[in-house]
Amino acid sequence: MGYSHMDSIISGRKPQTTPRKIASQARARATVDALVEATARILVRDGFDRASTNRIAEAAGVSIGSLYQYFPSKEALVVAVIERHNHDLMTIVTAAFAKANGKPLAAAIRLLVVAAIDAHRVDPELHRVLAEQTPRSGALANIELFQRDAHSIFRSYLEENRSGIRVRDLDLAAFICVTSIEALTHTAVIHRPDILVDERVEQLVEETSGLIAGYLGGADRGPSMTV
Amino acid sequence: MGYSHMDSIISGRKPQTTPRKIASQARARATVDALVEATARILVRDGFDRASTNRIAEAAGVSIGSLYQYFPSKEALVVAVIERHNHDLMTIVTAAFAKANGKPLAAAIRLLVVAAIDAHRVDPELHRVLAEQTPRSGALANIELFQRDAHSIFRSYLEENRSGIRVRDLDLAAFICVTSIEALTHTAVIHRPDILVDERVEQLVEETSGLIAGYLGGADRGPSMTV
Amino acid sequence: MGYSHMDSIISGRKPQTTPRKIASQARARATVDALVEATARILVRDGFDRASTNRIAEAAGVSIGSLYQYFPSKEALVVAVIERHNHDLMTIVTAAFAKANGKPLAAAIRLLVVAAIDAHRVDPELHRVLAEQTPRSGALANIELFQRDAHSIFRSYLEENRSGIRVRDLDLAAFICVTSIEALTHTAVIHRPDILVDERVEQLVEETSGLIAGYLGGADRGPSMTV
Amino acid sequence: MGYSHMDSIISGRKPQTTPRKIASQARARATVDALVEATARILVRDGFDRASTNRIAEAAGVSIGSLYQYFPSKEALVVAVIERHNHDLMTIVTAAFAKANGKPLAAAIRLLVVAAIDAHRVDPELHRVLAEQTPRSGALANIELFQRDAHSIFRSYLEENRSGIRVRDLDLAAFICVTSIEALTHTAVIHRPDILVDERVEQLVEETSGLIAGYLGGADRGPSMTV
DNA sequence: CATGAATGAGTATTCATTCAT
DNA sequence: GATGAATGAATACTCATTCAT
Repeated sequence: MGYSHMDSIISGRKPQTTPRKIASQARARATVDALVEATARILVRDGFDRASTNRIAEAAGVSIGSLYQYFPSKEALVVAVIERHNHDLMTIVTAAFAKANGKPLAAAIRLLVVAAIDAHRVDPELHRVLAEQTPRSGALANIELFQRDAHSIFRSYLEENRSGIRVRDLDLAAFICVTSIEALTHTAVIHRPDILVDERVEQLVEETSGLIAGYLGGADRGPSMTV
Repeated sequence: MGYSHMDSIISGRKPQTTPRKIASQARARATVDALVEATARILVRDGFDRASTNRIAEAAGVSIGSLYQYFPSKEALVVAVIERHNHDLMTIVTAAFAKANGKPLAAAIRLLVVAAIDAHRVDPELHRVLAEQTPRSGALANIELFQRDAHSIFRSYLEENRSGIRVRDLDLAAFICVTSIEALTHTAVIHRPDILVDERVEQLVEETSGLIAGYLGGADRGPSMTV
Repeated sequence: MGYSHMDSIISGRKPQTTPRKIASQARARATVDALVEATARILVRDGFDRASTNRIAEAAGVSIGSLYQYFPSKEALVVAVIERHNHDLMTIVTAAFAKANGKPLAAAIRLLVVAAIDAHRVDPELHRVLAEQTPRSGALANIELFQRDAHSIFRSYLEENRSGIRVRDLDLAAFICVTSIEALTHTAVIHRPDILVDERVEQLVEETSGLIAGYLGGADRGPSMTV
Repeated sequence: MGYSHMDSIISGRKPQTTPRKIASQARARATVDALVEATARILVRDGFDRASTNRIAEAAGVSIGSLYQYFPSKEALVVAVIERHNHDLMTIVTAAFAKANGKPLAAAIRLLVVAAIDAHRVDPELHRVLAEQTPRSGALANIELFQRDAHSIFRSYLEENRSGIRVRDLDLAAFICVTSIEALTHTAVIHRPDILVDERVEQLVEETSGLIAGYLGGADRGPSMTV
């Protein structure tokens, strides 16, 4: 845990116990952290296109040579940022699921919606850049990884709470719910700051929760989709 | 008609993305069309980052000089593609709204959801590139314009059909509906081709329509969001 | 006279007397004038580097094709501007020489110095661009032509007024006088606007005239300077 | 000494013409020197307009990337050449002033005139390109800096030798003298090679010195400019 | 291990000039 | 003659990446 997403990056180094190695490991980790942090900061400040590796190295107080010692490419740097950001989001979301478990459907959904909004508020500027300016291809598709993770967690939740749920195709249901919640909270945070003003946030939460809860447990939508 | 998407191009709106010359002669108009089409093709084939103006000119069978005779920047070219694409989508969506008018809520929603899927299927590869790889900033933010347009049309629809609708804040309702429908159809088309296989498409339409119809006209969600 | 420098440009057309030809000749002349004037204007407004032939044609209200009908190259346009400007300067300078003839040396010199300042004030912005931004090479060296012309006129003057003059090598003397007067008035107009304020102009004229008159007719420059 | 002309380069003075990096390592310094030297050489060989950054880099035996590592623009390169050239000229001129101090006026002036000619002969081809082909604007105006420097040094000289001088307005006098000497030597070197042939050089020195000495100390030009 | 000097393919864009209509 | 669409060589400049020290 902690920086588990980093393991794969520094991988190649075998765990040694000699003090000196530990010391240098700590130093390496600090360098890596500084680079990831600098990348995030530059990404927000300058945008993806103007975020050059040289600029990132400079902002991290590290030489360009060292940057390439730890990250094989610019893409790897951005992937690390994405992974860290996803990790942060997942922390919030999984906590919400834990808290939701056992609660009645409506209350549970509500918790998840609030968590979704909270998650999007963690570092909205970074989130926006990652979502809007970072070309998604190859390894960079990872932003979608969050969605996949969220999807499978949500599906598990549905399975465990099958009783209160009317929908049969749990996979499709998870898709519908996760996609909607994500889109609504994302769009609100990124494009509709007016909706997030104190009083209105509550309204957004109510409506979104209503949308999902109505869909999942909708009292009388009849046998099969009697819309 | 015909090149009506060009209207917005010809009308001088934004400083750096406004075409330089109005293509009055037939030859010039052909050149402009070839450039926009080539841009779309290259965007799909090579991705946004590798779509250089030289490559686009070459693909259009036009000299780089001619490209800059009509488009002051690479961005202007992409804006033209976006506008053309948005125009194509809006054609489908507005037609659906026209057809939906007067119909009962459930049927109307269904029409709109089907239209949303159809719209996303117009040129999915281009849509994906525009959505995922094209940095949204400055004039390029126009991709969101489609959402705004869709939002206001939907809001009008809600006003005219207030009777069957339970929700009070029409603006928020429009936001919820448009955002959800867009996200669900978009994500399905872009990331879940498995969902779009013949039999399952029908299911997606049902579920999505149910989500929205349940939200808007939901029989008994109680006085105020008694979820 | 008038636009005699233009003859060489329109050359190739034989003088015809048929009204229609006269009419079209007049039109051609108007076009040529418009182009030369537009070039001067653009040169001042945008500087030499940003003065493109297309911009010049546009400013002249003439198509780029027509521009090349009358001027074989961008350089030819600038040469025409230089020639016109030189012509304007020479008009002032020759008038001054005419007026100076017969006057005593001191008074004559004074007239010439005043004329030099007046000449530099004809179109100082254009003069500056021509002097500072226009690369002098090939046909563009013509700016120096003015100096040559001035030199030979001045030499003639010295010959006709040999009596009051102490200097023997008239050629060298002409060089010294013309170069000094030109440099002093030019530099003052271009770089020292503070010197040209009303009261100080008079002082500049006095000092410059004194410099030249002292040199040419200097009573007793003593042994060491006895050239 | 050695690279003292670099001082002004290293000190960050103007926004766009200031070098990017301080060349600390020996290799880097060699690169910077090679670039400045190559720029001068290319300027002379090809002229300002045809001196492209790629050509300069090639001539310096350095990659275009390295060029931009040290100089943020083509202009910066030319500014460096100008500064180096000015430095070279000032070395000669200040030495002459040092030698002139204490000497009687006529002899002192003579030394300065000779120094002016020498200075113009340092690298006449470069001097010509800098003076004639290099557009003077923005940071490139620095060529005039030399004149300013020369002006203030000369003014100081006049102050210290007030006794032998008839002129009252020292500022104006310095302007007259510096401008004349500069113009005469410059024009002779650049446009009148015939004047600089052995025997005639002496004559040019005499006449120029006479012009200036007569002006400054002219025996009897009466109380105030009785010309 | 760290440094930072060096690289060079690649990019967007301009502009003098030509020539079919 | 006039037009203006088309050309394409040329330019300044960036940036991910390598490698000698």
